[in-house]
Amino acid sequence: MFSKACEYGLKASIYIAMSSYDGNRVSLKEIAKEIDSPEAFTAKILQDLVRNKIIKSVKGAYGGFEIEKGDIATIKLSQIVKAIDGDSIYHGCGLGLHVCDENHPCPVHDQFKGIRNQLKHMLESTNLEQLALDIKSGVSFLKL
Amino acid sequence: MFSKACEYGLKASIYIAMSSYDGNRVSLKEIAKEIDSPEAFTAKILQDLVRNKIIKSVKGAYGGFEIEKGDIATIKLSQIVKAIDGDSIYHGCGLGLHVCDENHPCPVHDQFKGIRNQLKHMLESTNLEQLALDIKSGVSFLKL
DNA sequence: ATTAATTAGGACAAATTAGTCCTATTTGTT
DNA sequence: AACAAATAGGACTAATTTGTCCTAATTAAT
Ligand code: FES
Ligand code: FES
Repeated sequence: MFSKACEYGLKASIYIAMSSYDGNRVSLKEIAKEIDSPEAFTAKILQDLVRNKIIKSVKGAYGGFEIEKGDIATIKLSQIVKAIDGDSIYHGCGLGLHVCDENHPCPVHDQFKGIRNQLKHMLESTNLEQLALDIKSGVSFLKL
Repeated sequence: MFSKACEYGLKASIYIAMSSYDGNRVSLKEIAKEIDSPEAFTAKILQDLVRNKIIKSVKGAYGGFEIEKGDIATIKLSQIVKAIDGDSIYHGCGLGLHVCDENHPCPVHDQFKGIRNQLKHMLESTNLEQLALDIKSGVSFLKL
């Protein structure tokens, strides 16, 4: 469904959101440990998210990653997925036709469109705050 | 969503179903041309589907691929996807946790589960005959 | 029997994705 | 100023997926 990079990006973002919610900036090392991801690879992905202005980074000693408190509830999963995997998941054809076109549909177009739209809706209606709070309250988990 | 191999496998199966519906066995060359896929790669995928007894192959001159008429309506997309991509799409975690477990859910588990189930239902309730007939009637297309 | 058409299958090559390593840069602390 | 802790980024390697090529085996037609 999502690339590994995207999975790590989502988990990292949720973890950063959770920490930022409590006012704690977190380091790459801590993030990688808490989401159980390869550190150097995670670094690349976080760089990407920083470039896309989804998260913020602070260099140097006591630096790390954070999300402004006010932004936590406004960042939707769709932004993260789009930044990392692009948006082919939104408009790509399920059978890999060059374009998904209502007027020239592939055999599974009608069935697939519904799923794609549900996924899109899910990603656009879920924000980091909701997920971060679930982690904090022990309802959901980022590893194991 | 699906691997390229799976996309080709689905399209090839639909094309074979359509031909077999009319009693025509088809060659690899014809299939690859009609679904716009790399021939040698498509051959591997068809071998796989033959091994999984989803389609039948006949060697030698005038050989090719076919599906028994009576089977066309019984073959579900889920069988093809399972044969090629495995069934991780059915029970895998959206964020890549080792297992998707109700008792130890990832942050997007609840939202993701719904989409996964809808996809599963779609693949299990769609058979080759339906799709082949749409192609035959010009409602849907396998390439371009 | 020979030939031509065809699938089967192994070995390989190319492209993409995943992941590592090293160095540069930034910045707070001493 | 020196140091230590951190992100940024380039170059590289590894693994996986995608795709090619060649040869063997099979089979119908001649
Ligand atoms: S054309 Fe294939 S999903 Fe729309
Ligand atoms: S645990 Fe992630 S989808 Fe179920």
